[in-house]
Amino acid sequence: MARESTCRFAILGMLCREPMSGYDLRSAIERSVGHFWQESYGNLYPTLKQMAQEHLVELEPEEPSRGGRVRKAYRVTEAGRTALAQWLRRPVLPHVERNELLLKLFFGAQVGPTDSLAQVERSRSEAEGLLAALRLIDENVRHSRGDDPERPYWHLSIRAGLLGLEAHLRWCDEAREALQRMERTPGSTKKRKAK
Amino acid sequence: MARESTCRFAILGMLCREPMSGYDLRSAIERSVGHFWQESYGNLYPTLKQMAQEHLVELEPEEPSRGGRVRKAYRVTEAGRTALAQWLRRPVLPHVERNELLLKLFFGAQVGPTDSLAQVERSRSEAEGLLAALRLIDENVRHSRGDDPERPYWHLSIRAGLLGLEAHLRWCDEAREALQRMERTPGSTKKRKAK
DNA sequence: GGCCGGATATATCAGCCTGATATATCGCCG
DNA sequence: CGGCGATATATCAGGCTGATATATCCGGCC
Repeated sequence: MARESTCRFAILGMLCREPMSGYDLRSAIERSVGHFWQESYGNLYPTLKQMAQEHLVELEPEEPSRGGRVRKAYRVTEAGRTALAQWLRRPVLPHVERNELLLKLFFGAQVGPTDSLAQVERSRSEAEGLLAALRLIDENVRHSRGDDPERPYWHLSIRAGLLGLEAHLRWCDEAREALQRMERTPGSTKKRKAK
Repeated sequence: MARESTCRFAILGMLCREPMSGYDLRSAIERSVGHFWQESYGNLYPTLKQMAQEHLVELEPEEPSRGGRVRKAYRVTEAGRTALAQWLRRPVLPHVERNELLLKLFFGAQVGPTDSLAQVERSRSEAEGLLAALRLIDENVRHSRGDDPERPYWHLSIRAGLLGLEAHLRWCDEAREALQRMERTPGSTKKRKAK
């Protein structure tokens, strides 16, 4: 009925690089694409089970060296590789991203600009933190991984993050100014006291 | 267990402006905040029912003028207004937005830059369409609604969209160039033929 | 030796949300 | 009067999150 699980393809893409367990998948995803994609265990484990039934992935033969410790490492099958390749070619279908900050601002019109201003400030400092973190990762990638064929792709995704965050910071500054102007000229916003 | 329904607050915010039915809510949301927030009927109707049970909203007394046509118009209660005001003050909790385009690009490293290039081109022209549409809305808002107290908030949300889309376009251009460079120097990407 | 805490590891579930589907009525135009 | 598009509500499969439960391994510390 609804849209196709994207989690399946995140799994396939990661397993193509190296066979892994569900636990490892989560951290590998976090480490490599964590700034624009994350997966929860509650999504990964059931999806892996399903995909194994559909023969898109399969369990690696268990090495008994690890004692009684349970550990299931998965590996892509040829069918899995094909499914991934097809998905990669399929166009990304457009989707309106929900923006909770903007929604709160919009309804803030009914309350007054002061609370909105606080939201914008919070968002701004959060974005600054993310920006600093991304710049650090960028430096890291630039210096290590001299010959990794994935390197230009890392750089592309980091650039997307940087440009997006910089745009957001610029918007925050605009919004701050506009809201401060509105605070000085009370206008027709009705004030509602906090609980 | 999981996070709080944001739909509830979208409903409350909209009903504070004017009492409405579920159907009207959907179009009012689409018209006013549609470029950063949307709600589906499958979400609205059950949520409205719940909220009525919790006395956050209530049915307006039915006017019998409309014949047998079923129509339920909801109105906010005082409790609803309080709940909205509290939500507006609560900080937006940070969330990593999934970006399917970047995911496809990242895994594109295993396939070659040609398909990635196509994805970037598609995304670019989609963004250009959205940008043109937003600019039109911006013009509209600028000229009509001369004294609407909501006007500066409209402008704020439109500016967020514009800056974001412009940043995305700039990224698309960077990405295009990088991928074209990679196409010319085959490097170590393995090619996989389509099905 | 024994104990604790943090990392490793898998599983399950409530609840939010989307997109699809079903159903029925109303007003208008030809 | 028949068809079509807008109005209107409802339901459901299935994706996904965040919380919770459970158990093991390993290293450090007393």
